[in-house]
Amino acid sequence: MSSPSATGRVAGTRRSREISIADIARVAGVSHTTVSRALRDSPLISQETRKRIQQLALEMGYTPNAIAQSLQTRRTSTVGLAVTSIADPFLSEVVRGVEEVARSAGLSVFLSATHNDPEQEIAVIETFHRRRVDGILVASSRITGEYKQRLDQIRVPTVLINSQAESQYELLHWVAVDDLLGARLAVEHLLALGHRAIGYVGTSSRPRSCRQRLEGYQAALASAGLAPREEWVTIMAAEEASPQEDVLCGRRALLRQLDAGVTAIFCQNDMMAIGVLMACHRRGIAVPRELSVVGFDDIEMASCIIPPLTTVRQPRIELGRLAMQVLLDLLHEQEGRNHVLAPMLVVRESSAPPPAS
Amino acid sequence: MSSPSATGRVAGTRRSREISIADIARVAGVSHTTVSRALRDSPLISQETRKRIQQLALEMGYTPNAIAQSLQTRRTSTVGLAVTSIADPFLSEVVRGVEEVARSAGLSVFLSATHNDPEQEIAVIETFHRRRVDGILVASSRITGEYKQRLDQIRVPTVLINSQAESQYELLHWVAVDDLLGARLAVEHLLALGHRAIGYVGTSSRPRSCRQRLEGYQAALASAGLAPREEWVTIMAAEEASPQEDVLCGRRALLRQLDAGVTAIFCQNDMMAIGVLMACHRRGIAVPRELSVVGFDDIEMASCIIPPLTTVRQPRIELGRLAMQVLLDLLHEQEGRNHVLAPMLVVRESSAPPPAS
DNA sequence: CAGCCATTTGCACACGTGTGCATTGGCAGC
DNA sequence: GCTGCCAATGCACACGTGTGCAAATGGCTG
Repeated sequence: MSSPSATGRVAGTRRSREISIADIARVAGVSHTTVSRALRDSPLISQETRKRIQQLALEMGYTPNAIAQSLQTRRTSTVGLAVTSIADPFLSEVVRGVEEVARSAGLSVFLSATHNDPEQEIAVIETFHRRRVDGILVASSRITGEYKQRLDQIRVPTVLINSQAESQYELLHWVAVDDLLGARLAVEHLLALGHRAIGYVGTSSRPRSCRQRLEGYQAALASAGLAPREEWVTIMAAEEASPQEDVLCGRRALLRQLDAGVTAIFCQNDMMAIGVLMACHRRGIAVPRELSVVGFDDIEMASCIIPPLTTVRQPRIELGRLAMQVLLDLLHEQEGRNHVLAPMLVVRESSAPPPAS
Repeated sequence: MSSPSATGRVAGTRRSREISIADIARVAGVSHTTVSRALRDSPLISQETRKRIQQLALEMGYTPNAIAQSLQTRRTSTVGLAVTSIADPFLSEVVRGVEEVARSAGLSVFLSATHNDPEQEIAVIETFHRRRVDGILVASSRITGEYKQRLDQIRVPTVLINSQAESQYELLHWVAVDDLLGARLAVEHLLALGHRAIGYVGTSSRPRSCRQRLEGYQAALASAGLAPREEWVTIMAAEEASPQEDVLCGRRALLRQLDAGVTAIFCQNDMMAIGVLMACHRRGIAVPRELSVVGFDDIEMASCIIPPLTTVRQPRIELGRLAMQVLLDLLHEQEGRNHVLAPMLVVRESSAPPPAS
C-alpha cells in the first residue's frame, strides 16, 4: 500500500541549543535581566537599549521559550479539550468554535479523544493536569460521581459541553443546548402535520441527551392528549459514540419502528436519522410520502442528503465559542455563568403529512 | 438566545500552589533528589524508601509538573498539528489518526487552524515553536519558498500531509496520496463505462492536488486517444478551503460543464461532487442516468447521499497515522521515510454508462 | 582493626525566564 | 562640594524537576 520514495536528510546533526535571552545578553553586553525587560517593553529600560535589544533578538532569530515562561509565571496559556470522537461532524464544529476563540485569546488547545469511555476521559484529564493547562473543556462528558472529588482536588477551571453525566456537580461549569425544548419542537412539528403515531429512536451511548429528548418527546405527545406507547420508543444499546455506530443503530431501529406502526420517527441525532433513511431506501420506503423522519443536530450532511433532512439545529460553533468564552471568564477570575442555548427547528423535505390510510 | 441559569462557585479562592516533590520530601524527611529518583523508579533508591515515597505521593495527590520536566529534559512530549479547517470531514479523519498514534506514544497534540492562509500557517508554526513542541505536522500546507529558510532555522522535525505547496523542499518530510493515480482510476472508470466527453472540476484553493488530479485526468484521456478540450476543465477560484466553499464551487460549476457538453464529471473532491449533485437535483437532472459524477476522498458523507457517490478513496486515517509515525521515527533519531499512499476506486451509484444519444 | 567497596542519600547546579531589591551614575538644588 | 533624587541596570532568587558528583553509612575482607 505504501511505497518509500525520497529519503529526507537524516536528523543526525542534533538540533543545537535554541538561543536564549542569555545569548542575546552576552552579545549586547548587558545582563539577561535587561534583555528580559527590553523584550517585554518594560519602561525600566531606556528607549534606546530597548530598541537595540529587540533588533538584536530579531536578527538572532530568537523565539521565547514558553516552557520557561510558564514555569515562572505559573500560567501556560493552554487549555485542554476532550471530545468523545474527533471525526464526529457534530463535535468537529464545536472544536472549531473552541479553537477559534482560544486562538484569538492567545491560548493553544490540546485536543484528545476519550472514545466515550469514562476511564479514558479521566486519563485525558489527568494528562491535561500534568501539563498544567489553565483550563479544561469536556464535550459530552461521562465523568462519574466518584471522580468528582479528584476533579475538586485538581481545581482546574472546567467547563462541560453538553454533558452526558446524569448527576450535575455545582463545582463544574457547563454550556448545553436545551434538549427538552428541541425534542418538543420536533415532535410538535410532526403533530402539526397530522401524525398521531410517532416513534422515538435513541442510543444508550449518550444517556443524558437520550433521556432529555425522550422526555421532550413524551411531553409533546402528552400536550396533544396522546398517550405514548411503549413500543414506539426504541433505545439502541451502544457503547461507542461514533457516527458509524449511530448510523448502524438507525438502520437497525427501522424494523422495530415499522412493527410498532408509526408514521413518523424522531431520532436522537442526524446520524441515526440518516441510518433510518438508508434503511428506508433499501426497503423501498418513500420518505416523506410513506414515512416522515426528523433528526437532531443539523450537521452539514443533513442538508446534503436526499431528501434533505428536517431536523433540530444545535448552534454547534456557538456552543464551542461560548464554552471557551465561559472558560476565559473563569481564567480572568470572573464568575462563570452557565448557559442553556435554544435549538431551532429546521424544516426540510423529510417530513410531510402522514399517508391517508 | 442564551439564558443564564445557575452560577458556579466563584473562583475566588485562588488555586493554591500544586504540591511538588519538595513537599513530599519534607513530609518524608528526605531530600527532593530522593523523591525525584524514587518516583522515577531509580535503582539508586532502596526498594523500601521507593515504595514509601510512591505511596506518599499517591496519598498527597501529587501530579508531576510536565512544564518543569520539559524545561529540564528539553523535551515536551508534545506535537503541533496545523490544519486548514477543523470541521473539514477529510481532515477530521486525518486528525483522528494523528491523535490516535500520538496518544499511544505518550504525546499530546496541539491543534490549530490555518484557514488555508499562508500567513496564519506561519503564525501557527511559530506558536508551536515557541511552545517548544518536539515535532510539527502540517496538513495541506501552503508554505512558500521564502519561509523555508526560517523553518530551516527553527529545525523542528516537520512532516507535511498532502502538501499543497508547489515547490518541494528536501529538508521537510511528507506523506501524501498519489493524486495522479487516483485521478486516472476515476477517469478510466468513466472511460470504461463508455464516456467520451468527461469534465474536470477543481478549485484553486488547493493548487497542488488540483494540478496533479488534472494531470491524471489528462493522462487518462490521452491514453484513451482522446484530446482533452479546454472547455471541459473548470477550475473555480476560491481562497478559503472549507467544505461549504467547496460545495458552492461544485454547484456553480455545473452550468459551465453542461455547456461544454460533457456526459460525466470528475470532481477534485467529494464536497464539490456533492455540490454538483445538489445542482443536478435542483435542475432536475437525473444522476447517473443523464450525467455521471465521480468524486475524490470518500468521506463518510459520500456513502450516505443519494445516489451514493462513486469516488476515489483516500486512506484518511492511515494518512494521519502514517504521518505521525514518520514523525515518531524522526523523534527517535531515525531517518524519516517519505510515503506515497495509493488511493482506491470505490464504485457506487453516481456513475453509469452515458445516455444513448 | 584498617581499608575497600557497595549501597544509599544529599548537595549543588542546570534548564530559561521574570522580578524585588540593591547598585550605579548622572544631574539638579542648596 | 555635598546631598538627594531619578533613571537605568544588575544581582540574586524563584519556578519544579533531573542528574553528576561527593558524602555518609555499613558490611566485608585482608
